[in-house]
Amino acid sequence: MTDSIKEPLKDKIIEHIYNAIVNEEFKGGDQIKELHLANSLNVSRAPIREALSELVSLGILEQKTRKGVFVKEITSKDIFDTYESKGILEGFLALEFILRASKEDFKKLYEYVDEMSIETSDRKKIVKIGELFHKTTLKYSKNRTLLDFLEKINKKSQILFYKNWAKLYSKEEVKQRHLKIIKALESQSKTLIESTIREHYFETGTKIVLLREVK
Amino acid sequence: MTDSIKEPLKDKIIEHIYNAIVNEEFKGGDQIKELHLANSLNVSRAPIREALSELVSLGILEQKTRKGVFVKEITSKDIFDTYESKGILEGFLALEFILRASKEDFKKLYEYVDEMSIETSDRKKIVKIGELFHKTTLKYSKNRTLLDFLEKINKKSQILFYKNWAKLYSKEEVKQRHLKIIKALESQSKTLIESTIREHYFETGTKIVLLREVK
DNA sequence: TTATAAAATATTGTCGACAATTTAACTTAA
DNA sequence: TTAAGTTAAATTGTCGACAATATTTTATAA
Repeated sequence: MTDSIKEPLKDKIIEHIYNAIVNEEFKGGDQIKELHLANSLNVSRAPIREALSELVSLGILEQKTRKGVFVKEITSKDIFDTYESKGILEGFLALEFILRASKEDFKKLYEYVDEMSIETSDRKKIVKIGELFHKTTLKYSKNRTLLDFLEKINKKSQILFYKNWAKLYSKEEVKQRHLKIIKALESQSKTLIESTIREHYFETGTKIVLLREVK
Repeated sequence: MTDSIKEPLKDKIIEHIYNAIVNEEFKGGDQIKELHLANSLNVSRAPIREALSELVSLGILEQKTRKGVFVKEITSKDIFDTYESKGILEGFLALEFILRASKEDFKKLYEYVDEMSIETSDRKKIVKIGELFHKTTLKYSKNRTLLDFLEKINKKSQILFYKNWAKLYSKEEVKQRHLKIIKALESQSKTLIESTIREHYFETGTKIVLLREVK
């Protein structure tokens, strides 16, 4: 692990565990043993424990008292629930957008949608633009409680479901899906906005689950 | 602190801090110093740190790197947001109820409402019954992500806003407010259910904030 | 051989100490 | 007296060791 000054060890350890999970060095059900990690990273158990408990609170790991910390098994239900939750939260939070959005905000949304579908965009870039799109729809939201929670969910799903994002939708589909959200926002109808955004994520959750079941 | 075997120290410490906050021995903005707590509870800093970081993740305390852990200042906005969030979550989660609820479930809801308004019930009991009421409306909800989050919010608001619950509503008002929710559930209309439950909490949040501003 | 009990090992929980950093107290200069 | 700089104290971050518990291995008996 590279060490720079100032940043607490805990945070670097968290990063390390993230990567280990993404790279499937740690798999669902695996126990993460403090001393092993400590030795392999050349640190003591103290910052390891801090990192672990933070990841437990994020819902990525699971603590069993006096047994240890384990990588959570991800069920299809978990995935579905996660996307459903994103839909509920973003659907509501985006309502602030219609109260405050400027012409420029909408213009930006259309720009993002265009970028999603241009030939040269690779998957990774499209994901990135998607994030910007959704962040824009939330830019006027002020409910810290819900925003923080949404952030946690996003972090978690980024880590756990990253692999699935690969070929869920074609470029054209991505474009259409997001255009639909813009149309809903333009309609100014609260119920339409909420249901559209919910549907947006519901569809993705369902798709990922299906993909998994097949495999 | 009373010590019994088996339970990790961390949990007892958390309990202790809860109480200290409720009893206003710790006030918003106060720094909680590890060594002080450790000494006064006759334990080492290790379990103290674990307890603190858990309360940080609950959102009750706030960590500033290398500065310390502080009791969060609660603003009116926080209170409002918390109740708004409860409304959003419960409003959605309760939708499962109408798909699966039996006659007995509804009967139970009516019973709770009755208990709320009988002469002998004191404030504390009414709060307790209120919890049972809401728990019942969620009994068929299965989205772990949202349920866990709601639980966190409830825990937090119990600790932080407990004092406010005293005289927000008269017994009759409490009854009417919950009857309204039952009626919404009976209507089977999803939009009505969600908006009613949202309104239910929105009203409470607004009231608490008003009460605060006056004082 | 298999099942059970005992011993040995591994792992988490807790502790006290030191290091790094921040905060408070003190000094000195204007 | 006040402001800035310096020193001392307090506080968090990290460490290695021991205690308590859980797991694995070994030994024993049927």
